[in-house]
Formats: sequence, structure tokens, C-alpha cells
Amino acid sequence: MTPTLALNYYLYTSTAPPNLSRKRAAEPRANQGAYPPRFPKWVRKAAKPPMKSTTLIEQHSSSLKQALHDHVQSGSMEDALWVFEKMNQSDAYNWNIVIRGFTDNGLFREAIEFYQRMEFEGVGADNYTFPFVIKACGGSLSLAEVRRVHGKLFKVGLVSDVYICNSLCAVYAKLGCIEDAEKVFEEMPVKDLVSWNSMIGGYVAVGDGWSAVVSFQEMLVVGIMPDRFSMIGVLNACAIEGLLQTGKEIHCQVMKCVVESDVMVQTSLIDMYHKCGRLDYAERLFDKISQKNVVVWNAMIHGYALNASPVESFSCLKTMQETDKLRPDAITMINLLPSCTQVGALMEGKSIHGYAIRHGFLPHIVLETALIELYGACSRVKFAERIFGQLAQKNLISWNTMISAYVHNGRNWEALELFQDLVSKPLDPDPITISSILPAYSEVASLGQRKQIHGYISKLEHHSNTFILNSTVYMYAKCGHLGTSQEIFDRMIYRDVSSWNTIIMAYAIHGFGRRSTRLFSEMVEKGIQPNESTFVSLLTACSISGMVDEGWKYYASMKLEYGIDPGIEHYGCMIDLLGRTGNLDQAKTFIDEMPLLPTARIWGSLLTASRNNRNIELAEVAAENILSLEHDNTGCYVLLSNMYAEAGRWEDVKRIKFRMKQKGLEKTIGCSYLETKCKPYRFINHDKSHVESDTIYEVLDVILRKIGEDKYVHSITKFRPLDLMRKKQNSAEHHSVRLAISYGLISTKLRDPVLVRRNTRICEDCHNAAKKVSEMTKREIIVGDSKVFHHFRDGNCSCGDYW
DNA sequence: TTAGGGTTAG
Repeated sequence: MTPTLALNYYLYTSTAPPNLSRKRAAEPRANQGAYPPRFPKWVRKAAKPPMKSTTLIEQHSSSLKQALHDHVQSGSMEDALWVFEKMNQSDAYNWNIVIRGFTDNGLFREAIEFYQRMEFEGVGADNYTFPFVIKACGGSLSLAEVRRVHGKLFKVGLVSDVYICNSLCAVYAKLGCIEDAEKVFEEMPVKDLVSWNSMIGGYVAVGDGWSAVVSFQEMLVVGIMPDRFSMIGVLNACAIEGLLQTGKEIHCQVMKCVVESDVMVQTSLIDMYHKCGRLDYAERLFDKISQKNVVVWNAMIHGYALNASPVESFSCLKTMQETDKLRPDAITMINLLPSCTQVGALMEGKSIHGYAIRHGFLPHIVLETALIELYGACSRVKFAERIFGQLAQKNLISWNTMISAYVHNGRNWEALELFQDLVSKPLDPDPITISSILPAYSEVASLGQRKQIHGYISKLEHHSNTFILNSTVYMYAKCGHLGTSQEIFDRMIYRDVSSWNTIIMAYAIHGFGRRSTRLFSEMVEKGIQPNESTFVSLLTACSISGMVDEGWKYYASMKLEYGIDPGIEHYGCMIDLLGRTGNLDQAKTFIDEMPLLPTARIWGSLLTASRNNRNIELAEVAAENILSLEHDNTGCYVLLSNMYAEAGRWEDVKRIKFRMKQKGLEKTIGCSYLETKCKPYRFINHDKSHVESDTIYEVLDVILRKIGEDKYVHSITKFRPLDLMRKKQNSAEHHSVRLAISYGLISTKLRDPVLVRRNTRICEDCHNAAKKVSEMTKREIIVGDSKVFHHFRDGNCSCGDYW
């Protein structure tokens, strides 16, 4: 019989099994795997224990009690039960010790079942029994059991016991039922320090930092002196709400009382300063701690990651190991991984993964989720999938992380499938799930499917959540329905800074920069404080709409008026602006002088600028830098190859193709999508699969004749004959975007715009043709490519011919 | 013999 089975055998039969093991019933939790284990029904339903003679036991009752204590304290629950069966079982004291033993050893289910056996045998539970039982109910996350025990308290007249009420407050809050905790607290005739601490901790547990701070202040008003637990609780509350000033005041109080040198309080202070964005305060405090433990080092590593200082995060790890001779634990790994994710440090992330395996930290759901995020961010979807597939337990965060990994890597169909899978599970999607999946809907789903998800969201508990509405606004903008975005935005009762950032960005990607800047002014007038993302939206608007002077003005005001330091995204927008005006040298100098390490996104901006200004040398520099950061950036290879082709450098085209083949990379097949009457249609170049293909081609031929593009004309004319032949093969005449526009013109209402979406950038020839078609047909044509939406009207494009 | 505790995923 295995130790766990033996333990249950004792629990229900009180008869010794033949091969009694002296081992512990179960090892303490090393990780968050499936624990405690489930037991077979036949063990649970074993017979009621027979009555035994207690004469001998009574003679040795004192030594038996000592033995019971010893076994419980050492976690040997099997032995404790063996002793218990020899004791006086009408004495609640003995039952309490066993229940406490189970609870302290994480065997919550067993604790509850043992209490039920106590009830069954008619032994009256007392004021000591219930705190242990309530704690066990909390441990097993059993709200129904807590309520049952709570009801019992009324019957036995213990509903006012301060210890029991404190336990109830803590457990209700832990299970997310803060109103129940508040009710118990309010009805307590006597409240002590622990009661207040339980409520402060309870508010923190449900993420309500403000109420926790108010509770703390009320506690001081009624004359109760805070202890270390109060300080830790209220500092957590300040961290949640970003209340730096209150946090500093608490720090002053800490300095005045005995808890000043308490390392736990100091860790909470450090964490609070990090979460309030004050690395400097956190560092100063950290340096003063003479005896640093792993937890305080972990808090520091986490703080650096939180404040976008990944290098410092890794330096911390080094010093912790070399100077303090401390061994990193699973939490160290969890705190380090976001730093790897931030800078795309795949090798370092893999080392951490290896370390975690070697040191037995896995399975660990938080650590594994952090690994999924890392691999997702580093485009290693297969690794992420493998970890996700092997998770012993999946929680909502792990599902959300895997969905985000798919979306981040453009694997939108897989993301949708996974989301559907999640919906069929008992887990309820939360605002993070919805905001993660909506970009996939905006990329690949049909309008019908998007309306379906919108309907699904409106039935969710969080349907009016600002976070979800912001994502919905962006989803409609990203799939070309800017009007719907504006309608949802207008109907929002509460708009936060992200709502404004979203709508500014929505107009930005559609090339309506003026509208974006007007919205920014409106936002400021309404007293909304812009943040870093506001300026990303605003600078994107200026960049896409070619508003160069305004761009520089906002870039300057960001720091001067709002005290916001430019981040990598802002620098990217400025390089786009410089590229637009043809200042390639300035753009390169800008990159060289940037205080941040250039990322692939930065080099990507330079590459776009080089392409649009036909500077192959600089494009090569940019591309090499991108490929040194992202070896499998297919788009980068393709763009460079197209530039060589346009310049007639066919040897270089061959060289790029060879490199791509060597790396197993394939060019993304360019597709154009059109939706009419909620039916999606997909076109590839020279596509003839559509049932109305003949009509589409006939209409296209007529249009091309009318706009003077019926003969092969290319933007670059200096080709050798052989090159011209190669070019002819790639003629834009029947490119997918033209086929989609042609079908759009004949299948939609006359006054409606034709909306086409592409998975890759629209080529220059089709861009020119679309301008002419809009002029000739007097129809608005909208083409959303992989970067921006082009609104073609009266022969002009909203992008100002730069994209 | 009872209650509350620092760092951990988007």
C-alpha cells in the first residue's frame, strides 16, 4: 500500500494496514502540480471505525498527546493518525490537533473530511476547531464548505468568536467574496489588530488597493497600532494603485517603529517603489539591507524587469550568486524571464529553462507560463505549444498567454481554434482573453464572425469593461470599419486614457492624421493625462499622414510638457518621419545617437525609408541588422530581394533566394480579401478560382484600359531585355488586389466603398492603379495592407504615397 | 491547540 493510500485507510477504518510505512504521508509541496492527490472511492467509503477499549490509552494519555503533537509537527500524518486511534476520541482537543495537522500540511480535503467524521461521531467542535477547518476550506477553494461551516457557527453560538471571525474574513476574501468578509467584519462585536489586518489583506487579495488603504487609515483612527502585517498589507495596496505619496508616508511610519529592520517589510517597500516606477528609491533601500535573502533579491530582479531595465535585472542575478552566494529559486526564474522576453534574449531564456529543469522547478504553472510567453515573443511557437500541451494544470492565464503567442506570431487561425477550445471549457474568458483574441478576429475572421464575437462579448460578465471595449474599438478599426469603431467609442460611458489612445491610433492607421490630432486636443481639454502610448498613437498618425512638422512638435512636447521620455516606439515613428522626408542620413544618425539599443522595429523603419528612397546600400545595412536580431524575418529578405529586382541586380536576387532556402524560409503568398454580404472571398495573383472569374477579368480589363494600364507599364523603365522578360512574369496586371477591387466594384452597392484587405504590403503598381480607379469610378477604395489602410479617393491616397 | 505575512504570468 502506498503511503497516501495507507493514510486514507487509517482515516476511515482506524485499523492498521499490514505494512505500515513510517514515511511521511506526502512530501510538502515543491511546486504547483496536482496536489493533494485524489483517492479512490472505495477508500473514501470505508466502514465506520469500530469502538475500541481506551483503558490503556487513558493511562498513557499525556505521552500520547505529546506523540500526537510531535507527529503532526513533523508532518507524519500517518503516524499521527495511528496515535489518534489509541486516544480518547470524545476529546475535541485530539481531533483539533489532527485537523490542524492536515491543514498545516496542505491536506485540506483530508482536514475537512476529518472534521466531517468528527461531526458524524458526535464530538462537539469548539472555538479551536473552526479556524483550522475554515483555513482548510480556503486551501481547498471550497466556498460551499465555508458557507456550510459559517451556518454551523450560528447553531453552536460561536459566530462572534474573534479568532473564528478573523479566519472567516481572510478566507472569504481569499475566495474573492469581499462582501461576505466585510459583513463578518462589520458584525464583529470586538475587532482586534488581526481583524483589521485580515480586511486590509482581503482587499489587497481582490485587487482593491484603495479600500485597503482606507481600512488602514480607519484602523489608526480607532487607535490600533499597526504591526508588520498591517505595513506589508498597506504597502501592497499602494503598489496596486501606484500610490507613491501614501507609500512614502507609510515608509516614514515604518522608520518610526520597530519593524524598520524587518526584511519582509523592507521587501514590500522595495516592491512598492518599483511598482510606482521609482527604481532610485528601491535601489537606495535595497543597498541598506545588510542581510539580503533570495526574496529581496527576487523583488529587485522583478523591479528591474518591471521598469524596462533588463540588463540590471541580469546583473542582479550575477551579484546575488557571486557576492551573497545565494541560489536562485523558481521565483528568480519567473522574475528573470520577462527581461529575456523584453529584449528577445532567446538564448538566455533557454538557459533559464534548462536551469529550471535541472533544479527540479518544473512542473510549475507560473514558470511554465512565463516560458510560453518568452517563446511566443521570440517566435518559437512550437516550443510554446509543447509547454502548453504538457501543462499538468491549465489556468486562464496560461490559456491567455498561448492565445497571445499565436496572435503575436500571426498564427491567427490557431489562436481562434484555441479560443473556441477555451470557450468549451468551464473556464470563463476574462478581459485579457478578449483583448488577446480580438486582433486575430480583426485579421482573419469574416464580418459575420466578428459580429458573432461582438455578440458573445456583450453577454459576458465584463461586457462593459473599458479594456474590452477599447479592444473592440481597435478590432473594427483594424478590419476597416472605422465608423463602427467611432460608434462604440461614442457609446462608451467611461473612457480611460487607453480608450483615447485607441481611437487616435484607429484614425492614425487609416491615414486620417488630422482627425487623430484633433482627438488628442479634445482628450487634453477633457483633462485626460496623455501617457507613453498616447504619443505612440499621435506620432504614428503624424508619420502615416506625412505631418512632419506636427510630428516634431509632439515629439518635443512629450518630454517638455508631459515629462515622458521617448521609448523605442517613439524613436521608430521619428525614423519613419525622417524617412518620409528623404532624410536618410539624418535617420541613420538618429539611430546611432539613440540612447536605446536599436531593435528590429527601428531597423525596419530605416529599411522602409531606404526602400522608398531607393537607397540599396542603406537598405542592406538595415536588413543585415534586422537579420542579426531576427534570423527568420521573411519580410526583410523579400523586401531586399524586390529592391535588387527593381534595380536589375538578379545575381543578388538569386543570393537572397538561396539564403532563404538555406534557412527553410518561404515567401509569404500575398492574398487579398474582399467581403460582400458577409461572405469572404480570397484572391491570389492571377487567381481564376472564383465562380465569377470571367466577369472579374473582363471588368478589370475594361478598367485597366480606361485608366491607361492595359499595356504593361512599370514604374522602373531601365531594364535589359532579359530582365524585362523576368519582370513580365511578375506583371502586376492581374495582382490579387486588382482582382479583389474589380469584384468589389461589381458586387457592392454603388455608393459603398470597396474594402479590400491584404496580408502583405500593396505594391507600387497596384497603389498607382487603385488611385486611378478611384478617380475613374468615383468610388472610394480602401485597401488595408499589412501596415496601413489606404483610402483612395478622387485619384489620391490617404498615405500620401508613402507607406 | 486557534486567525493575518514579503518576491511570481497578461
